[in-house]
Amino acid sequence: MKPVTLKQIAEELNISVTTVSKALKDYPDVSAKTRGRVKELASTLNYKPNSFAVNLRTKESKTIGLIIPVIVHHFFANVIKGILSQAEKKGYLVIILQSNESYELEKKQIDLLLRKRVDGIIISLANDTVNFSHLNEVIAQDKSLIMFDKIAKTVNCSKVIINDRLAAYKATQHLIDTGCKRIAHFRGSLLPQNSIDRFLGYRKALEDNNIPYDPSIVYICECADKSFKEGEQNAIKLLEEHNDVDGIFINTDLVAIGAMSALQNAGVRIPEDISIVGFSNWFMSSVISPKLTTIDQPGFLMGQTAFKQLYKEMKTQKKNKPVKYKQIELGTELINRESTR
Amino acid sequence: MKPVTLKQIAEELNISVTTVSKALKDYPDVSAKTRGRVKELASTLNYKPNSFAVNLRTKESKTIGLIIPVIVHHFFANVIKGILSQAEKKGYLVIILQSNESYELEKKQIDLLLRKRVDGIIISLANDTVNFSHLNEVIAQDKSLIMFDKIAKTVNCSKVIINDRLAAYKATQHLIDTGCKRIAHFRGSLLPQNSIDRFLGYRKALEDNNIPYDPSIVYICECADKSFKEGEQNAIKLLEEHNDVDGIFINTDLVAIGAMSALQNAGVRIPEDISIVGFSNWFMSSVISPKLTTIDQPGFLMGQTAFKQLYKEMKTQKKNKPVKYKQIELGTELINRESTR
DNA sequence: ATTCATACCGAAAACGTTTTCGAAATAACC
DNA sequence: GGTTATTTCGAAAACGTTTTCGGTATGAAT
Repeated sequence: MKPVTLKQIAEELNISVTTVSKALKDYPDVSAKTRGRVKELASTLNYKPNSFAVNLRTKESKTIGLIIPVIVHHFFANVIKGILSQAEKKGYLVIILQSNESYELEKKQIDLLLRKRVDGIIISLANDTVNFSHLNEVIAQDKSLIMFDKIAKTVNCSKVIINDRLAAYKATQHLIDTGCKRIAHFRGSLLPQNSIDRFLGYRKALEDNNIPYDPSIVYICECADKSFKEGEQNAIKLLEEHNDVDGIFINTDLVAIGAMSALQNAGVRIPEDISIVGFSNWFMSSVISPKLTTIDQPGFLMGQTAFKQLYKEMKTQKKNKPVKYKQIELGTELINRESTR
Repeated sequence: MKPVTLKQIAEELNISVTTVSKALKDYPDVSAKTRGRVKELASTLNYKPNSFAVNLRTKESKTIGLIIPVIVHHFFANVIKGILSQAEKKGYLVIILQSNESYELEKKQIDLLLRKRVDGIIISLANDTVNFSHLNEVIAQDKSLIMFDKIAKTVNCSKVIINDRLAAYKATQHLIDTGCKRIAHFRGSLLPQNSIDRFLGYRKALEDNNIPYDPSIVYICECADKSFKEGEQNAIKLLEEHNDVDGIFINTDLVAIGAMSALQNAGVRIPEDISIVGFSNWFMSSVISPKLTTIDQPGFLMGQTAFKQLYKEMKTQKKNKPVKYKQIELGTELINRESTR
């Protein structure tokens, strides 16, 4: 009933706990014979080292924490998959928490992970996170920290992102190249860096093509749980306020799909009357009609990359060597489908 | 730099470690005065109990494991969300692993969690899991175990599921009620219980309506990563082999969407020529055209329920009381949309 | 026979808590 | 003042491992 311990194996074999421990870990100073006996008995008794004790002794748990704004989300789910795939290879377990886009929750969860003494943390920030002291505390405690996608520029740690500005530029340029003259933008919340960068890319593309920037055709959506609805509502509003718009670059696919739905219901033809470009390349975007032109955001790769970087930093941290923080930028690609001309 | 310990607080205050520990946990045998002093110093020093030591002492980690076949999946992502929401309320952390529908991986991951000495495990089985000894080991080690969705009937533990048989019956009956005379079925793999049950519900509905069951119009798909493709391929095959079919009940939405896409490309009108009912109610199903009629599978609720049951069992287990296993059945609902007449 | 090297083993401390149990100090009572 | 309750505290053991350091024992070399 009770789990087997080193002590029990030692007593059974009439040797010391020390020797048993060493035998199991292939120390050179234990004879082949006793090593064999120990390993055999350990396996027949189905011995599993008590990780609580190991953690206490070694001061590490081979566990990391992951905080994500939302789980039910194509991109983030892919990130998780990427992280898990790499973590598994390196023998790490992952504790996942969902911040629900709430700064307060995020703060609590960081504290939870710190109390749990995870070896490192990977995080994508909540939309309304403005204060970063909780993140700095992670760093102050000498824990490795990686931020991805929704990052804070001022926090001193490694980041893995895409070039949101460039991607948005490409998206907008594509609208222009395919004949759009008056292009609206449905942007994300005001705080997140990537939402800002995408907006900036949009504006830069207009500028470079001598198209006047008009703030009245930039709409904001929070992109929380009700993204689809926000897309619908913004589209309806846009139709009422600016019937001359012939292209929209939209911050995320889900909002774009909502917008498309509302536009189609209103008799607007896509892409003939209005072209649409989304962002993220959710699977869904390839099966709706018309298929959505969008920017592919490499979630799986981003997850893998984030863990790899974390792993590297945890290792150098352990050797008390100085770690240098990197900002890793992953490439994006415009997926040209049917919602643009 | 080094984390603060009870010992440090004790020395600073010239009292014993025992008293510090007790003060922080509001033991009655420490005076209000010292309790105050301890708590104050602890908070200014930002003391966080070393969970490794606590775990070792108390033999529990307030952490559970969750094994899921696939993460990038609307239903499972919702389950995760449900589990996390409940776990948070009870102060539990969740380690998530993805079995990738592989029995071998699932076995390894169970072992990992057991070594990690999580307090309990929630699992949805991989498609090709036939041997259940790894699950029985969990039970043998007196750890609480809950299975959901893809369960094994013979394993002696609590389960939370939907009535797949009834849901499939309702779906098929709906096709019959709306005028379908010859109804095909795209089923899941042969092993998983829910795939079997859905098939059984389909057959029973035919039987009750005096429609002959024809195994040649039952197609199998593995429903792993390439579900969409499987749907397309099966649909094309069906068109070639049986052009008299006027309705299909499909094991999961993603396959259904693939099938719809292929059918539409082949000039088949939905629902005029062929009606389709899916299963799960992915969000996607409500935004494609025509909108998919499907069975709503309550993922979030299922996750919540699974954790609640696990929590109950962990508590009674801890008191060395006998736990009685329950099979909890959650209701489902037919969502009538546009892919049926 | 003495020295030295090598191979093998174990005692003990440490990691940071929790909890039992007894001791000391104070208060309360006759 | 002596006895008994009550309050407050601390010593010590325990949880199961890892690792350092020294100690035998054996064999080889002189």
